[in-house]
Amino acid sequence: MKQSDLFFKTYKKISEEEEAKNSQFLIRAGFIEKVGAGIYNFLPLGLIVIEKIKKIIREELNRISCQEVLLANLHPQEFWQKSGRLKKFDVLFTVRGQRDNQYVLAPTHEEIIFPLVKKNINSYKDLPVALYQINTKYRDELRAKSGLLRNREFIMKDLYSFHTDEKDLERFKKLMDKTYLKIFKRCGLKAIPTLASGGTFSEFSTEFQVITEAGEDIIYHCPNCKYAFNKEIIDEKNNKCQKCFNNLIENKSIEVGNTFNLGTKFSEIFDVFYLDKNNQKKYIWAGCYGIGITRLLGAIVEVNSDEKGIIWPKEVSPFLVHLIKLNYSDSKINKKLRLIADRVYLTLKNNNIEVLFDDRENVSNGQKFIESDLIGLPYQIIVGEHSHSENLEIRSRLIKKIHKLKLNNLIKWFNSLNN
RNA sequence: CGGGGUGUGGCCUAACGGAUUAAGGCGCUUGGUUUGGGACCAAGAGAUUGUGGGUUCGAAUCCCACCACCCCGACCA
Repeated sequence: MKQSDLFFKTYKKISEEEEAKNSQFLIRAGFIEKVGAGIYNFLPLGLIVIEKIKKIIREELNRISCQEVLLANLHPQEFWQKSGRLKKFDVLFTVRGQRDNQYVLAPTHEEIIFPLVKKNINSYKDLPVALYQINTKYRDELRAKSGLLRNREFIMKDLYSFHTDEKDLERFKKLMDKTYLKIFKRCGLKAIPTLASGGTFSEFSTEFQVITEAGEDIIYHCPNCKYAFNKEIIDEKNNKCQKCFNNLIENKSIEVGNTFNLGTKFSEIFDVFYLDKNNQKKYIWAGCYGIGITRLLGAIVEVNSDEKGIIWPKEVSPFLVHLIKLNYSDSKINKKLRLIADRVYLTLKNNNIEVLFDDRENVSNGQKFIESDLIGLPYQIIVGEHSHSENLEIRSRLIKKIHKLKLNNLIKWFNSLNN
């Protein structure tokens, strides 16, 4: 992608009201734009990151035989009346249609997927099954805050699994927990599985918490045996690990995902059952598993940045390389450098290395450097007076190093990074 | 939802009852000089000061209502 074609603008200054680091950097670097409290537009750069996160999630979920669907977001109100959550769920957005029909804007999808599963599953032979979607959620938070961490409209991956019995559900939940750790790791995050309250559905759930000062949650975790739990589930102050009796560490953290055992609660409400081998009617056991994708994006930026800007983890970076051609008044030098930069650009592109090419003329070199650091791609290749095709300068804030390379060796060098 | 605060060109700010035609910086347009860390000079374009009402000879400025946004708390399947 040539930067001269990219729809984006960086900002030196944005409102002091925008306090959260994640939205500050993402707005300043031209990834997102704020529409209202807890409502954001995703610009080309931001959307690329979102799509990369989705890709990772899809790869890992499809690998364990989960199937993707896309569920309705406009829910006829009777579905919510039936589940009893119309009154209980206090962040519901509701809309009225032209003929006075009432809808709920989806804050979650149990009310939709359980009726769907009822129609399609009749026998123990149909189970287990795991369906997921990546979709927008609406929650009328009284206080949206912290940039992308707590929004009124946000993108979420929600997965629902259906089983013949609790044992199979537990088996699957463990598999999901493992898969979640893989997903977060690929996103550049260290997530801690944390025992938490199960809300109204079950006694406990597993939350995946990323430690950062920007977080709203408080967790206690053991540095020795990795046992961790959310502050919400402890009654009395207890500083010792219940497993190995080490001192627990207290940290603020962001919940980027969770896994729940729903039991048969919704199956009973929506009468979702199957026939077992003995022709007996049994309620289906279900689990639900969420990852807040836009929140995850916020968490990635909170954790991966320095004073200059974002430092993207490789797999979710909008591009791997920022190719920067510097400008000079001497048109001869300028022309020569442009030729070199074009060659580097094509070489990278032809070898499937994702590159953003800052080809802009009439932009000062200082501005190019500062904007590049703000955007924060893992590698910068600088084509300037001191660097030419036999002496390319490669920088990385990710590994804090400067390399000098010949164009001929460039692809080999990048390929060696993956090993 | 309780408490506190803020709304001024696209963005960030100043002016806080009368100094002029609402000022400056960023960004934008045109021309010129620059270019290894958000360059400089010159000339431009761009605002019914969140909305509605009120007080006053006079309101961006004071008062009321509404709306929006921010912070603290509560809430958070």
